[in-house]
Amino acid sequence: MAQPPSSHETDIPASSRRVSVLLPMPFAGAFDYAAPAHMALQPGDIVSVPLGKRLETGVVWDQAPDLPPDLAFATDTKPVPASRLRPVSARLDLPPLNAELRRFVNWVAAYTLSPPGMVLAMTLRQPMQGVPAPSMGWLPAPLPETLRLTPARQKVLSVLGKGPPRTTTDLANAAGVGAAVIRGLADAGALRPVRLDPGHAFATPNPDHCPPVLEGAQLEAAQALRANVREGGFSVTLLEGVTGSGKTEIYQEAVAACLKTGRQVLVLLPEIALSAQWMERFARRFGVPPAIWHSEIGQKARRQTWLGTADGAVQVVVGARSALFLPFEALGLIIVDEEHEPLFKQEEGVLYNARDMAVLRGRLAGVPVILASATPSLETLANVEAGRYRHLVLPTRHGGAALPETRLLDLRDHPPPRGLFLSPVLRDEIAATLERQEQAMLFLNRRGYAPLTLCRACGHRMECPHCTSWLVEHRARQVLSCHYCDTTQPLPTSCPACNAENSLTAIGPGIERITEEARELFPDARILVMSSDTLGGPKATAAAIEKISRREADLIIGTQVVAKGWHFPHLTLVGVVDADLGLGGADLRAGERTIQLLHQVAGRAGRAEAPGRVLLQSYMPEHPVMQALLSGDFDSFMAQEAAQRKPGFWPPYGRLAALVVSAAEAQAADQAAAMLGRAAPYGEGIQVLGPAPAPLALLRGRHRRRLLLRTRRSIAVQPILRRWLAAVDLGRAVRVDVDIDPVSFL
DNA sequence: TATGTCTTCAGA
DNA sequence: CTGAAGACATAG
Repeated sequence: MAQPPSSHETDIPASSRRVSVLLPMPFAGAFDYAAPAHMALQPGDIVSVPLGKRLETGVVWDQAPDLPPDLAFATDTKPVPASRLRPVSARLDLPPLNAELRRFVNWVAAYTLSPPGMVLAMTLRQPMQGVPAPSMGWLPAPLPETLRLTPARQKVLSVLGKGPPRTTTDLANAAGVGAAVIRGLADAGALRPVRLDPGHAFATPNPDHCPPVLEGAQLEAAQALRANVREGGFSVTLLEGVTGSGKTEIYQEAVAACLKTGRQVLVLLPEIALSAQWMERFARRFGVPPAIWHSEIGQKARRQTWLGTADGAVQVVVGARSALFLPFEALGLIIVDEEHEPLFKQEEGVLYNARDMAVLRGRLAGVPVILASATPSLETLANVEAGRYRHLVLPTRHGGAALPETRLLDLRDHPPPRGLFLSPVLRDEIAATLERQEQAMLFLNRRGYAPLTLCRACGHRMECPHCTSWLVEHRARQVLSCHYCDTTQPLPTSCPACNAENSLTAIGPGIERITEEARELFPDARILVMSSDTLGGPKATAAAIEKISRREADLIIGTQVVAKGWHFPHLTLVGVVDADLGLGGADLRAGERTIQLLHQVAGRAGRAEAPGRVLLQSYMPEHPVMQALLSGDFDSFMAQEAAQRKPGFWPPYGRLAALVVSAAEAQAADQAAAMLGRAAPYGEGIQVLGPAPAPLALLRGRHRRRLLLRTRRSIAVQPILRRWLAAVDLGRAVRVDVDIDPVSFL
C-alpha cells in the first residue's frame, strides 16, 4: 500500500501492479486488474479488460476517487486478492479521460446515487458503440533500394505525392492501376500504412466574423460576460431577458470571448433536434455551424465529435443533456439556454438535471457558467437571491417591438358552443386576424383527438391495461394509444364492457379535435398542424417552420413544439385553448411551469413589424398564474411562489428526493414500500412523506409506490438515503428508483 | 450488462 | 428423464 513516492514503476514487481478499472456497468465501484509489466497505465487511460469470458472497455480509475465532503461514503469492500486479478488486455488508442472529467463522473454518481459505471457509460458508450474498425490508408515511405520502379508503381507514388493518406481503392482508382500494384508496393515497403481516422476537419468558428451592434443594457451585459470569460474561474450568471431581448446575441459574445482564449465552449439546449434556427444564428455570427451533439446523430459524427472535443479540434459544441459528458480537453465556458426547461431533467437511467450538473462541471473545471432564460426557475432565482449567482437582466425588447398584449378570456362568461372548445370571442379574433392577412396560432398542449373515451351507455372509460392512464384517441390513425407506454389498439366500434354499439364518446379536446373545429370555422384558411405526431423529425419541423416564415400558412395549430423559441415574423395572434391545463395535478411546480410555458408560447406573437396579442381561455381567470400572465409581472408571481415554499422547506429552500418502489405484483410493491416506511430516517429537519401510491400507480405493467424525503437545505439527502436503503433488504422482485431533486412527480 | 448456473415444471 | 424458461448470482 505505502509505496515510497520515489519508487519508479519499473521497480514494482509486475505481480503487485494493481490498477482500478471503472467499467460502464452498474457495479458499485471500479474493479481491480493487474497491469502487465510492459504496459504503462495512467488514470484516465481507456483499456480493454477481460470480464468473465468477454472483453469490455473501461477506464483506468483513480485508486481513491475524491468526492465532495458531504457526499463521500466509505466503500467497505475488501480488496480482491492479487491471485485473482486478471491482466489488462490492452490500452486502447483513444485519448485518455482527464482528471476533471473523472472527478465529474465521480461527483455526479455520488450526487445522483447512481453506480459510477453508469455515469461513465454516458461519456464512454458514445464513442464505443459499434465502432467499425478504423480504415487504413497509405503514405509514401522511403524507397527501398531493391524496389523495381515500374511505370504503374511510379504513377501511384506520384499521385500520392505529399498529399494526405489514401485508401487502397481510392489510390488505385486515382492512379488508374489495379489494387494489386498498391499491395505490391506495400509489400516491398514503399508504402507506410496509417490509420485513416475520420479526420473530419471541424470548421473553426471565427469570433470576429459578424459581431452584433450592441448598446445600452445589452452592451453592458455582453461586456460583463466577456470580462467573466476572460478572467476565467468558476462563476454562475443568470442572463434573464424576454423573447427578443437579444439573449442569444449577448451570450454569443461570451462564446466569442472564450474562443479568443483558445478554450472550448459547451452550449446546452433543451431540445437540440428542433433548433435549426439556433444553428443558423450561430453560423451567421461565427461564419460556420457549431458541432452538434444529441442522441440522434449518427455513429460517425458521434465518434468524430467525441474525439474532436477530446483533442481540441472541436471548439464549440451545442448539444442536449448528454453533451455534458463529452471529454473536453480545455473547457472554458458552459451555457445553459432555457435553463428553466424541465427537459433538462433526465428521467431514465441516471436521473440527473443537466442544468445543475452543468453548474457542477463548471465548478470542477473552474470555468464560468451562464444560465439563460426569459422565465428563470425558482431554483436559479433563489441562488441569485442568496448571492451565489450573478444576475444580468435585459429589460427591453430588441428592435423596439412591444411585448404582446395579453387578455384573459373567462370561459364561464364566453362559453364555446356545446361540444366545441373555441369561445366565440377567440373565434372572432382569429377571423379578424386572418382577414388582415396576418397569421394566428392556437396552442393546446395535448396530442391526439381526445384525452378520454367514454361509453355513454355504461360509463366505461377506455384505460391502458398497463398504466394508470386513459387511452388517447388518435382519430387520424384510428387508434387509441397510451402516452406512457407503447400500447396502441384499434378504435373499437362497440363498448368493450357492455357491448353497446356506437356508444363511445370522445371527451375533451386534443389538438386533432381543435383542428377539426378550426377547419369548420375557417374553411378558407391554410391550416398547419404542428405536433410530434405530425412532424416526424427535425427535418419535417424545419420544413414547417420554413412554411410559416414564407407565409404559406394562415393558422398554426400546435402543441409544445410551437413554444420552442421559433421566430415567426408574421404571427400576431396566439390563442391558448386551455390555459388551465397543467394546473390540475399535485405538482410542486405546476404554477411555475404553466407560467413558463404560456409565456414562451405568448412570446411567439408579434415581432418587429406588428404588435402581437395573446388570448388565454381559462375557467379560473382569478388564479395567480393567470393574473401574472395578464400583468406580465412574473417577479411578484415568483416571489409569491417562493414565499409559499419557504416555510415548509420545499425546494429550493429545502432538499427533496423521491423513492419509487415498483414491482410486478401490487402486493410486493406495497410490502416493500411499507418496509421502507418503517425504516424511514428521522431527525431534526428530516421528514419522510408516504409511502403512497404514485400518481401513475401502474406504469408499463409495474405497480408503483412512492416515498418523499425532504430535508433542510443544510442537510444532504444522499448519506441519509444510503443508510436508509442499506438498512432494508427488499429482494430481487422489487426495484427502488431514487430521484434526487425530482422534477416530475408521476 | 452479459453470462453461467441453479430451479422448476410441463411433457414424454 | 429432458429441455425450456425463469430466477439469481457473479464478474476483479
